[in-house]
Amino acid sequence: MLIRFSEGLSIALHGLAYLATKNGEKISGKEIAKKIDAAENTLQKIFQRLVKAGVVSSQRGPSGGFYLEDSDVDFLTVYKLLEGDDKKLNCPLGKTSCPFEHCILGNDFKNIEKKLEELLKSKRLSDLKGRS
Amino acid sequence: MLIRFSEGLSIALHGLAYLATKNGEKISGKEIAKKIDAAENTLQKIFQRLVKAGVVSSQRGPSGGFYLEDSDVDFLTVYKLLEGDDKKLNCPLGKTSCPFEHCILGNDFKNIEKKLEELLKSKRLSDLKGRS
DNA sequence: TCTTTTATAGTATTATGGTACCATAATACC
DNA sequence: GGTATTATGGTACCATAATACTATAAAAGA
Ligand code: FES
Ligand code: FES
Repeated sequence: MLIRFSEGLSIALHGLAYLATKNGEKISGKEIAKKIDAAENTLQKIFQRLVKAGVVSSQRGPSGGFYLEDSDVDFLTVYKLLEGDDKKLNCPLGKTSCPFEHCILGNDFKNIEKKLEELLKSKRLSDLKGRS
Repeated sequence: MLIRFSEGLSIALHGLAYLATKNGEKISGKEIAKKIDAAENTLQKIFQRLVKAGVVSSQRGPSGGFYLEDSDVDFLTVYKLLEGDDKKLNCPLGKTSCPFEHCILGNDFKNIEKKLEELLKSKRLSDLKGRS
């Protein structure tokens, strides 16, 4: 694996995917965390952000939990939410300024980047309904 | 940019690329750092690792510095050196275990990953000689 | 009303990568 | 030999992400 996502994004996508298999049922953070083998505390924090962003819904109290209403968000949205956007950068190396006239990774890389973006945009939670 | 490399890898590739344009000339860490706009201390540490790994050569004292001898390493090698290998993982999400039977990112992702690997393997320092 | 279960919120701790600091060793030049 | 310049190495500091802890608010049910 060359491309590695952050722990937070991993938790978000795995957790959301699990919810997607549950068809709107309310699931506690505790159960989600156990199911996807994540740190419970961290998962709660991540899901709070998802709730605020409207990606997932929540209800407190007994038999409460997190659930997907009509939300059918794509993976790219989740990615940007947790990893930030950084539209400014046009190379995985370096920050805003590059010492070279032409990027040493070249256009081949830009194409891969674009492919990945399209892939993440095409994947949606609704694709995962019949999963196990 | 969805794919972002670590600061260390960025420094390594940018620095090596700069050296590659210098055709074997010895360049001090100080100059390299200034040229690629990196923290000097960090660059020294990174280049120490590269020297130990045989990717770059070095000489101490006045008019010493780092230089490329016959080394014509590919980018994938540098990547693995600094970021580690992690052959075990087969998904950018999660660690060794995934709660799902089939990866939620699917084969499309694996293909992108493979493309990136091939790209990094194909890029070599010698490609950069006539650069600016 | 009381108790339990859940999310929410704020803060504290830990781990890690990046950076800085300092002493030492090698080499060149005078 | 002395001095300046460079890499080397160890360690210490800092910022950030990940994780833990503690308290609170909401909802359900008895
Ligand atoms: S922008 Fe510097 S290498 Fe791509
Ligand atoms: S292995 Fe878990 S989502 Fe790919």
